[in-house]
Amino acid sequence: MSKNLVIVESPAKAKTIEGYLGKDFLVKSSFGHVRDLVTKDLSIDVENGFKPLYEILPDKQKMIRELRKMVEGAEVVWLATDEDREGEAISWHLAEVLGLDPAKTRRIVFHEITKSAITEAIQKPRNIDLNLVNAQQARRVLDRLVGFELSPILWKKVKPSLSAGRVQSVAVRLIVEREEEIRAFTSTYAFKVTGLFDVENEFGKAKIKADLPKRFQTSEEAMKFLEICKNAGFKVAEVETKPGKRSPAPPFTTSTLQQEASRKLGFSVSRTMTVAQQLYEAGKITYMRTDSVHLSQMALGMAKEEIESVFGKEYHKSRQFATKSKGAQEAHEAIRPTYLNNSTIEGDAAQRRLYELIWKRTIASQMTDAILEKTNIYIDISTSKEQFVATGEVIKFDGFLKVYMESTDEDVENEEGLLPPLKKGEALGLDEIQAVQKYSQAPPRYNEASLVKKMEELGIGRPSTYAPTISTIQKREYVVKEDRDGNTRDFEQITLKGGQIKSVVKSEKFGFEKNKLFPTDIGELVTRFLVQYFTDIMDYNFTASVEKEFDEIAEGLKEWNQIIKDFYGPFHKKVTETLESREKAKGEKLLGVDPGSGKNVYVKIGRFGAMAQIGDTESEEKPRFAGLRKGQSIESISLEEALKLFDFPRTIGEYEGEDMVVGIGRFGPYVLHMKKFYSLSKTDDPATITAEAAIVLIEEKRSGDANRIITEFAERPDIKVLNGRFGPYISIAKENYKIPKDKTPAALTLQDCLDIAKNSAPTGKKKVAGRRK
DNA sequence: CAGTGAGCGAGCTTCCGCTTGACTT
Repeated sequence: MSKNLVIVESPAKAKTIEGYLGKDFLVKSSFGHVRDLVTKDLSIDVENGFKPLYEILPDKQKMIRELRKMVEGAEVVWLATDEDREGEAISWHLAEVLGLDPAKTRRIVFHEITKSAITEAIQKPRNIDLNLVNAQQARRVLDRLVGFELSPILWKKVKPSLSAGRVQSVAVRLIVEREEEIRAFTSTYAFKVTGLFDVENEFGKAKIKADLPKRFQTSEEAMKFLEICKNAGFKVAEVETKPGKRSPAPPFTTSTLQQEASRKLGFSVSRTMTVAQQLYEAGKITYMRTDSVHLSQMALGMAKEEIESVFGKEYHKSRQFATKSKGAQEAHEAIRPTYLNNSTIEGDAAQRRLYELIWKRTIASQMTDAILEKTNIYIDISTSKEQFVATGEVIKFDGFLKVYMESTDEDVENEEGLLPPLKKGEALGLDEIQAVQKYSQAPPRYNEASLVKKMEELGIGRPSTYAPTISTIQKREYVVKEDRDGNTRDFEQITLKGGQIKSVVKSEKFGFEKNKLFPTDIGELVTRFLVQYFTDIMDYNFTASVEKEFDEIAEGLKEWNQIIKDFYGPFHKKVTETLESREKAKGEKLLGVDPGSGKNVYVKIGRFGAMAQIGDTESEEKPRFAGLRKGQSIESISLEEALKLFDFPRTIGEYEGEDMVVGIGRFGPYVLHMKKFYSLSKTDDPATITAEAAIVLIEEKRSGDANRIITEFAERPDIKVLNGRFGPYISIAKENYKIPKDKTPAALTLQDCLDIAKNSAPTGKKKVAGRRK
């Protein structure tokens, strides 16, 4: 047994550190948090100082048992979890759960995984910082109180199984409010004028493009200006050159990596994290969940060496960046390659591309500025006071641009390049002038990565939760990620060329969206409800302001229980009031009157989502209901579309002597035949599908089911060997069992199946409490 | 998967943050 037991959070880290520490040290990992609030109920004693009721996480119990044994044999236990609020709490929970003797327990921290940093940390142990631990407990308790008191209100007042929380509800709010802005937006237009001029001087012939800063509001004004230009002369009024520079972006944090991987590689945030995790476990990059832009001394040294040898001394500039983001805890380094001399790695395409992105960004951050020269050329018009302006930019020294340029979310229209050499007073020939009708654009919708960027700005969520939060708000159906077709619109283009003015009307596409986040009806309804009754929690600054209080707890200036008490009093009162007095929120909207019955037609949210309703609920006669289809929404559905939903179920014909009925259910349109359901394909329209097409569907499903069955047993009809999506399996009653690799599925006898079932656990039924899925 | 919706009531759902595999029919 080793004399020293070191506990870190991540197993990959444990492996590396063990190599540095030698044989007297055994390094183990806690795999993150080991203990949390009991999953069921609030598990906080609000009457007694908000005492939390903790339990060891179910999937950590085995690991804790093993650690306990190792602790017995160890002389010193070193708690080396991360140096932030959560890391301090993990150490404290470990100390509690393992029953550590303070006399033989040391708390150490290090920011980088290098031999010197770790041996140095061992020289400077400290005790667990209980103030920091209490700040974490306050954070944890607050989140549980908010989540577990708000969610049940939604189950009662909106729809079962919904959720609300400090982070997710504000993330949804961002998307809902952006959508409202886009709806309220009315596009205006102006005519943008661009001139193309001919240059002919001692340096040769060239063209120069210049814009008119003034825009015209109407077609007539633009036309009038072109008329004025018809017989005008043009000459260079002034040539202005200004030096400029551009500096590299800091190395990656989780959030900026997600943004750039989305823009440059088209990765979703979860894809980025999965691939980054693979790189981390393979030892290729440093830790991928970080909010720090800090680079270790070792990294700075490696960057210098690499840049000087590949690009030359003049390209290197050592830089250390400062973290700007709200609430950053900086327990780790920035995300960087472990070895900066490897510009590429072995691996699959995604791993190679993400690695190269990280390498370029890191290297560029340690390179010199790009030196630019910006040129403005002002062009006089003999018949007008207006001036054309041509702008150009020349790179005098490329610096970091040799390696990497950060992308932006907005598309940049103007590419500024080199301008031909020109002198003041020089006359220019006119090639053409164009006035083009340009529309103003609505604010852009969020995609996953730009939502993460906004969340980080507001300080809501942490590097480890950005990706899970985005998946939660989609799973709850508050938000959908999808593509939407745009529209087309006409724009006018007026051209002056060869003394002639011509106007043409062209059409352009706009508003096309790809992989953007849209709010659903439920998302909008829940957001409006929460903003109305829980304004403070839904405030974009709520997290930032509670973080300030957590900091005060961490500094020992305030008691955590008192902070929570001050919050909980008014909050809980509001919860009770809302539960008692508020009406259900249904988001009901009157669409119009059904011409058939003369009754009102509504759309609203019910227990199973959005639905249409004919007739009033207060009336004697029971109203009729029909669920909205996928892609339809309360916001946009028309009366005609709503009425069509009531055309189902309808009988479309007979097959084998039984009716075929088309209906629309929870999982979309279907054909019902002999009590069996057959889903329509995406291309079939339930309103027009023919009996022939329905029969094809039925037959296809039947032959598919036949292939599914490998073996059936006459004596036990509840036992079958089946072909599934993941290969053959055994089905007994409702339980499924894996087939051992050394067995041939088709050759299994009934006895074999029973033996396999007896000796193995059924799949998929494993319910681990406290596990989010 | 399974084709519901008023209202009643049973029993269920739910938070954020730290870590990885196990698992999917």
